[in-house]
Order: sequence, then structure tokens, then C-alpha cells
Amino acid sequence: MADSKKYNVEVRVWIEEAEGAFLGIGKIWLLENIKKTGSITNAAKEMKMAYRQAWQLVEEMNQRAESPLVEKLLGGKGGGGARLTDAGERAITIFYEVEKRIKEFAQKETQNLKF
Amino acid sequence: MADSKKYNVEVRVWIEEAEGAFLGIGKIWLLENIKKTGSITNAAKEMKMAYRQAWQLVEEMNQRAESPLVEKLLGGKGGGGARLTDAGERAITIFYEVEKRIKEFAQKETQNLKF
DNA sequence: ATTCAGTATGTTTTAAAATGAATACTGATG
DNA sequence: CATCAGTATTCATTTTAAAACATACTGAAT
Repeated sequence: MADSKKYNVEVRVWIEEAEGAFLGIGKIWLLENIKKTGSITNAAKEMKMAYRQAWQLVEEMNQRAESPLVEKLLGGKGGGGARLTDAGERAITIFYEVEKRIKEFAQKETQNLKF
Repeated sequence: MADSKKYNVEVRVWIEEAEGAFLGIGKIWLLENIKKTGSITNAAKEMKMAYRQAWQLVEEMNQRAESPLVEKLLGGKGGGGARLTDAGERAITIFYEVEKRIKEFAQKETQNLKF
């Protein structure tokens, strides 16, 4: 006899640091888009997010990381831009690894929920 | 050489059903307070949440569960009240079990994060 | 020294969500 | 059959967060 409704577990993962939330999926998407587009402005457009907001997220990340995740280039040809540091690249990789392991575990451990 | 900053993983767990989010820690707290106080009104006060909001959460839960988690008593002595059904009691237990296992796994699997 | 596109920052608008207030309903009990 | 406290529901108000707007600032290139 099958249950009439299906339930499954969802999991949201993020990294905390002393001052609070440091890195979640939203900031990861932003990092990816900065990498892809070469600037905060274009990354923000891509994500349909206000530049101001994107810029603030970058500030937060950079200040809370041991070393900045995003390098910002001011002025010059093309007005400048932004690109990921090695730490930024690593952050993406690490985050997805951690997230994947936790989500897989969550699925595996929670079959046949009933409410 | 110790790292200058400590990072750790945080995890938010909730149960989804076809129509969307079904049961997270907020609704669990509400269930616990209904159990403790015997009414939605008093549970809401306890949590400093508007009665309206608490009532809506209860409705949502009851409709999305296979059988209601909260039994509401209308009128009568004391005006009525609300209490958990067996399904409601079980929901609390199951949720915390699932949450605990996932959080423990998350901690265990993520020592020494560096950013 | 002017241009140019992106960064940096403050201010204002808008939109969404939560709250609060108000009102009717319910039914056991005296 | 009036009372009473909690449920049920609508509507106006407040709070909050997000987005939009506006305006300097930067520095390589021409």
C-alpha cells in the first residue's frame, strides 16, 4: 500500500564565521558569475540583482575570509572589473563538495517519511 | 600553526511536499508550544508571534499532512483550544531525529574549513 | 585633460511581509 | 440564554527588506 503523499527532506547549507553567515549558495552563484563575466556589474545583471547588493555581498565575503575571494580592479581600461582570487576559486569547489556530501547523506537517510 | 579564523558548517533542514515547504523548525516550535499551552493563542504569545500567523501555519500543516497534526477545539469551556494529534507528536520526534542525524554528519564531515 | 566603464556610496522608492485591530463564530457551562 | 475564552477571518497599519536612482571616484588609454 503506497502512501498517498510523498515527503522529502530539503537541506540548505552555508558556512558560518564568528560574525555570522559567511558563504551560502547565493554568494557562490555571485562568485561564479563574477568569474564568468569579469565584473560585479555584469554578474549582477546576469543574476537580475541590484549592483549595490552584489557589491555588498562581495565586501562581506572579502572581509570575512582570511584572504579576499574577489579581487577588484579600479579604473583603467574598461573602467576596471573584478575577478576571483585563488581563494575564491577554492571557495566554490569546497562549498559544492561539502554541500553535495551533506545533501546526498540527507537523501539516503530519509526514505519513506510519513506525516 | 592554527588558522586565524574558524569556519563551520550550518545546516537548515525542512520537509517538502508536492505543494512546497511543509515542515521546518519554525512550525516544529509552534507545535511544541501548542502542546505546552493548549491553544494557538497562547502558543503564539509564547513565541511573540501574531495569532493570525500561527493560525495560518497550523492550517498549512494540517492540510499538507496526510492527517492533521493539530486538533482544534471550537467553543465550549474556555472557548476551546488546540492540541496535538498522535501524528503531530510523531512529527516532532521524526523531525528532530532527521535534523540531528544530518547536523551531526555535517559537523563530522567538515573539520578544518579554510577560506 | 577628456573619455569611459566599472567601482564605491548615499538616498529614495517600492514592494512584500508581519503585525495589530476589529468582528463574528462556536459550544460547554452556569 | 448569557457568559466566556479561544477559534476564524477581514482589513488597515507598520515594519522590513529589496530594488531603483543618483552621484562621486578611479585610472588606463587616447
